[in-house]
This record gives sequence, structure tokens and C-alpha cells, in this order.
Amino acid sequence: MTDILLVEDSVELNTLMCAFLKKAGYAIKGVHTSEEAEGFLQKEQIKLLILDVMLPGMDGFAFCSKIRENSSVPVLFLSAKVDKEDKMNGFLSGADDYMEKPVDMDILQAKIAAIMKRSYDLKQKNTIIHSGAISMDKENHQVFLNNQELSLTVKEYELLELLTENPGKTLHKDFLFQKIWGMDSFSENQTLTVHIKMLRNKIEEDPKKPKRIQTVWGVGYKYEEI
Amino acid sequence: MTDILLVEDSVELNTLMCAFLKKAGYAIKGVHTSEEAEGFLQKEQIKLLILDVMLPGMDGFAFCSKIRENSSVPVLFLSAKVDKEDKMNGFLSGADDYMEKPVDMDILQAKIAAIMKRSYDLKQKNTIIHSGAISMDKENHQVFLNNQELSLTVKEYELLELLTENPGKTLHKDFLFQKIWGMDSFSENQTLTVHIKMLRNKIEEDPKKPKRIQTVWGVGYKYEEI
DNA sequence: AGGGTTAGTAACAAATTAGTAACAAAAGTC
DNA sequence: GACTTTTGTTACTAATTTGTTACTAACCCT
Repeated sequence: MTDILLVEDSVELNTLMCAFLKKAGYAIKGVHTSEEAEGFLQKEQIKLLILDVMLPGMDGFAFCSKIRENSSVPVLFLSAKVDKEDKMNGFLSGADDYMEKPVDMDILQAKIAAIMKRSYDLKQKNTIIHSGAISMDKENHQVFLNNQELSLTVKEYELLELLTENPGKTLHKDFLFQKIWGMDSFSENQTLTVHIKMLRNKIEEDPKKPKRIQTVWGVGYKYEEI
Repeated sequence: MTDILLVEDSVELNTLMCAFLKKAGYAIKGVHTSEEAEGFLQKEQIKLLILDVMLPGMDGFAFCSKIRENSSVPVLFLSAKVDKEDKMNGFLSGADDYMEKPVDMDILQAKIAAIMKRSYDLKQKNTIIHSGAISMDKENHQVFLNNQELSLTVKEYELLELLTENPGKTLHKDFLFQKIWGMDSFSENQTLTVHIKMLRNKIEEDPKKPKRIQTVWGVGYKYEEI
């Protein structure tokens, strides 16, 4: 499940933009050529394509035109060239928006949000969590492990939600218990453990040696993005 | 029938743009203030609003925000100011795109075409839904299963419509209930279940083992395209 | 290494939630 | 207004989840 595919040949800029947009909550994949992008698109669906105009090999315009033959995915162009011909080319080859370099990250984020909004209508920003091989779509109450949907019970879902929202953080047993069951409840002790076990059975490759949900002795549990 | 409403206080520019866009085939109305525009919108529907940022009286941002309270009409901003703050304001008040002055008419036309395309082109298809073996023709209120017409009651139809419009998504019982019956209604509890059962009897090969309408325990139902 | 503590496991019981069928009420039709 | 169809209600049954327990395994410290 990938939201955005970025095609930008400058390694530095590519890394930078990926990092920024990942922080903004998007699942983003960065590649350096049109050819790479093409390969990726054959395997995975995306929601937005960000395309540099000047690329080695097939340039952005040509690639966009090609894409448009059998896809209506939104495209946002990036270009250092500012003359009018360029802008026209962008729109004519099927773009949805256009941005001049140097890229201002805040404006980029606003543009992405605008495109996502009008293309998909949903405000999917914080309703989808991507954490390693696991994705959670809160709006639709779906969970994916390696793009395969999982069926979780409500308690398992709540537990996983708390864990994936805080990857790498150790969450105290008391904290988890209080969040899911409420502060009362005498029993607590074992019931959390039991639910952790059931969750592990569903999301761990080898439930005997849990990698994603790790136990922190005497404290609680920690989720690792794998 | 008006396609575009242009709000621009400069009389010269207003006249010029209207002339150009009229020639390009759009039915356009030019006004000079937000107040005038507001009056116009109460009488007529439009497809696109082009809004100058700097206007006497209510400025473009404020007007756009106001419009957004009860309309989702696409908005394209024009502004002489080019600083970042301005751009952000435009997007945040609900804009669909943004152009800097001086306006290049060719680019403007391309942008308008792009907005029109993504705002209207796609949505018109939605009167017919194809989802797996089921097709729904909303216009004629017909439902087909494997090209064979089904006869559904109103409630069954509404239920199926919500489900097929969101294939793969889990829809909460509360959501379904609220959409079909309205938020009041005390009873709710079982009546949705009962209607689901009746729908299943009509669209499932084996109603005992539903494939299309799957129940998501503790949450609601999900439609799978089969 | 061994005692004490904490976590994991499996089997079971209880609670919750969904499905069913039969019937009553309401709405639509002639 | 009587008949038919749809819709809502209820009591009951079935299925699934959740909580509890007793037991085992792993860990930590001296």
C-alpha cells in the first residue's frame, strides 16, 4: 500500500522529500528514473505520482503521456525550468498540478493535500497508519500485513492500533490496559497477555519468536517496524 | 447556465478575461466584488469560481471560506502577491488551484480544463456502479446480478448501494443505520441485521455462507466484489 | 544454580454479538 | 377498504469473542 510515488533523479532531493512526506503521514516510494517508476507501477497501485520534468532516459512529460494511456492517477510535476512552454507541456500531457523548483515543502504538502482531497475526497491523512509491513486504515477498520488484509477482533485491533501508533516506544502494561479496558477492572493481569498472544499469532511470522511485538520485561510491550 | 464566475475588481482585466474565456467556449459571468458574487450564487449554479485575492470589501480568502460552508464548487485563486503565506492561505481556505498574476491566458485555460476534467468528468460516470457480478443503475433504480435483473425493496436497494459503492470497506453498523434510517430511531438493533439477511437471500449463491456481504464482527459489514 | 517473579500457553466458561423465523404493523395498490 | 407487499419487532438460537484459570516457561537477581 503506497500513497505516493516520487520520480526524481537527484538523490539528495529524493531522499529529502521522501523523509519529509513520510513524516507528514504518507506512504511514499522514491525512484530515480521513469523506467524504475514504470516497473513499480506494474506491481503496485498508487494514489499520486510526483514527477520531475528533467529525467535521464524518458523525460517527465513523455512518461506522463505514456501513463495516461491506461491510468488516471493524479500527477504533480516538478521543474526547474520556468518558461511558459514547459508549463503548457505539463498540463497537456495530463498533469493535475505543477510546481517550480526550488520546492517549498509546506506548499508541496498543501498541494498534495489538495490533490488528494479532490481526487479521493477522503481525508485520509491521519486515518491511515503505515508501520513496517503493517498498515491500518482506521476509517474503514481494515488492517493489512504485506498488503494482505487481516481479520482482527475489536480488542486485537485496539491493541495493534496503540502499538503501531507508537513504534519503538515501550508501552506499559498498565497504560495499555487502561486505554482498552478502562481504569477499573480488577482482573487485568493475565487478560492483556492473552490478547497479546492472540495478536502475535496473527501478525508474527513465528509467534514463538515475536519480532514485531516485543516484550519488555517487567514493563510492557514495544512495537518494532518490520 | 453559467460555467464560470469570475470575481476580479480590475475592470480591464475582468473584461479581457471574460472575452478570452468566452471565446474558449465557456459561459462566463464577470463581477467585481465578493458581495456581487454572493448574490449571483444565490440565483445560479456554477461549475468553477475564479477568485482574485485582493478585492474591495470581503477579500478572496474570506469569501472562499464562506462559500465552503455550504458548497464544494471548485475555486481557482488569482493573486499578484507571490509570497508563501498567500499560497498557504489559498489552499487552506478551500482552493483547488492557484495562479500568480500576471495571468497567462494559455496557462489559465489549461488549468481551467484540468479542474473541469477532474471535478466533473469523473463524477458523471457514477450513475452506474459495476461491482463484481452486481451492477446498479442508479438512474433507473435497477439492480442486476450476472446481467439478470433483481427485484429489491427500497431498503434492500439502499443497503446494497452503500455496500457496492464502497467495495472492500468495512461499514459500521451505526453508519449504515444512520444513512438509511436517520440518526433518531430507537429500535435499530436488530432491524439492520434482518435486512442484511433478506439482501443476502437475494444476492448470495449460498445465503448460509455469504461471500459478497461479509460480517465484520463487532463492527459491521463489508462488500466483496465477486 | 535456585528462588522468586513475570510472561506465555491452552483449555474452558461467560459474555457479547449475529442470524433466524415467525409475526405484527405500516405502507402501497387496486 | 380489502389485499398485497414491505418494514419493523421480538424471542430464540448459533457463533464468536472475551475473560478466567491453572499450569508451564522464561527471566532476573543474589
